[in-house]
Amino acid sequence: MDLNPEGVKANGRGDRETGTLGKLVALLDRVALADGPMRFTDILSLSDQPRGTLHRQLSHLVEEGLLEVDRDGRYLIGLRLLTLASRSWARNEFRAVAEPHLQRLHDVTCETVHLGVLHDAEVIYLDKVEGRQSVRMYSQIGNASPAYCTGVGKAALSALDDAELAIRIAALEFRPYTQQTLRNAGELLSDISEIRQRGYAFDIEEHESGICCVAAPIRSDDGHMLAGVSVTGPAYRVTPQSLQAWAPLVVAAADSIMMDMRNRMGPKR
Amino acid sequence: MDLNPEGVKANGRGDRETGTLGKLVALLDRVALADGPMRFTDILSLSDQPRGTLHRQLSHLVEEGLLEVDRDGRYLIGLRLLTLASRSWARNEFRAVAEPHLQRLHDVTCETVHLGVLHDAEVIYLDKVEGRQSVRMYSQIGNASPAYCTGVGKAALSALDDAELAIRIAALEFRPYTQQTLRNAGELLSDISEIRQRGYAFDIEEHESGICCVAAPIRSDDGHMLAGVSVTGPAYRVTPQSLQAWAPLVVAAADSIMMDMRNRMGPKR
DNA sequence: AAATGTCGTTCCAGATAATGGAACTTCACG
DNA sequence: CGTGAAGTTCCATTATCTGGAACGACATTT
Repeated sequence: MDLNPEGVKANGRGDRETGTLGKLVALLDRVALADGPMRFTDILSLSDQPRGTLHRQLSHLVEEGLLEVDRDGRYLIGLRLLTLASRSWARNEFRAVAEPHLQRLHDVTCETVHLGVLHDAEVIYLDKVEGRQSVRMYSQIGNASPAYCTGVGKAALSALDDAELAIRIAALEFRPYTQQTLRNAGELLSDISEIRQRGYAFDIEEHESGICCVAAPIRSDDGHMLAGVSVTGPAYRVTPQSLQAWAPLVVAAADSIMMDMRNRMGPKR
Repeated sequence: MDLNPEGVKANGRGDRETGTLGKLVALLDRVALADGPMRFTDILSLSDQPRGTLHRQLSHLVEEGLLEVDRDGRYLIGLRLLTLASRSWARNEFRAVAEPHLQRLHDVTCETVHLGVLHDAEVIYLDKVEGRQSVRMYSQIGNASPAYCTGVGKAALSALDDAELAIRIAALEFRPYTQQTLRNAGELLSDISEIRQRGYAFDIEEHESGICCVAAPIRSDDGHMLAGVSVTGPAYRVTPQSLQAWAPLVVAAADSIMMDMRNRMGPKR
């Protein structure tokens, strides 16, 4: 516990699980990540805590509404989180500023438009505009994906300076989601160098087979927040040519969002 | 700390703020509830904790990504919550089962359809289907409103037995959102008795001026979860007659959702 | 029906982390 | 430069969390 070289783990976030809160949030994460309600024993086998401790921790989370217990005594994520999150989303200034631009981009391209922000080495999708598909409508919002295999993520990474970039890449663990997924830091760096030259990024089935996109970076004026916009579509409908054609539009949208943010926040600092 | 008659507070939830987690969640709530980023001093004046303590608590929340600090050092709700909540939402079985029914109800009525679940004395909106309005699209999802002044809430309350109903109503604090808002337990009980007879509830501008709806209750087969569906529209377009006409459709949708849930979960218990 | 095993819950002395008063930085302003 | 307000760090004290073990509730087997 003196000099811990553990650093940052592979997901790009430092899951120190330190402190009471850290442990509880990690637990919350674990239950959230499961794809269904979990029985006490399931959670017990995943976490390396004694039964008594785990039980009390779960009870506390349930008491606060962060977890819920179904009629079979299984644990699942509680709705209280949805309430908290909806407020975080509704009051997010950046999202609000970007919204009309995303809408416009969608009107022109008729494909799905995403807005995502970079968090360590992950992209969190903040907003999405898509057509009348009715199903899975909200699915993407709030979703966190590795930055290295998404258009928005790579675009955002490209806006970092080399030092910062190196730090974040060092924390990565490259997992091959598809045939096209970048496989190591070298491939990522070379792609990022291209992205910097062009000003926009492509994702050709790197994260999900059959899905490709073109994305542009958004820098906040103080350089502290990085984000990206993308236009995404199915490979059978979206050709490299159309992606290429959309690129300037995406870049323009990203720039407009930057300008609007600057004007909104400008007077300060 | 022996016999505490504090019971349940006016919001219908028991905000005991007990234990480390309880205090932190209360803090989180406080920041979430504010309508903008909060400075350290603002939070300090609201919470009755010493500066040192508060500062450490905030730091922990920031470390876990539950809060964020903007460039001016002000605190706001973090995006990590969005990530956690999105999973809870995407994997919510009830929501998934209800979705097609909501869609169908929208197709017929061409007005906004809501799905909400009852939590203590609040309704949390789980899903929403609406037309091409593009703006404020997701705003309602996750939102928590008092049960006594929303259609979905009153419908859900009406499905409780008298004993349970009395308990929840006792915890209420009636706040007049509009001219039409029910003003006390008596008015609510009499409305609920009507709702029980008809099988559906109305909300005629009781929560928000110019907004009215018709709603029907959904009971889970084990009677443990209560929810409701509603069709909502602006008063200038939606007449009492149209609400009346939609009522059987809303009730039918609610019943279908109940049936689907029963079939899905049936084999057990 | 008794025996066995699994699963979940409760308890309490000991380890650990939270507490809060005070001292210490910044920083803005006159 | 002095003054005050806002924010941060420190550390002995104290409240809280920890985890082994014992207990209760079922289900399954013999």
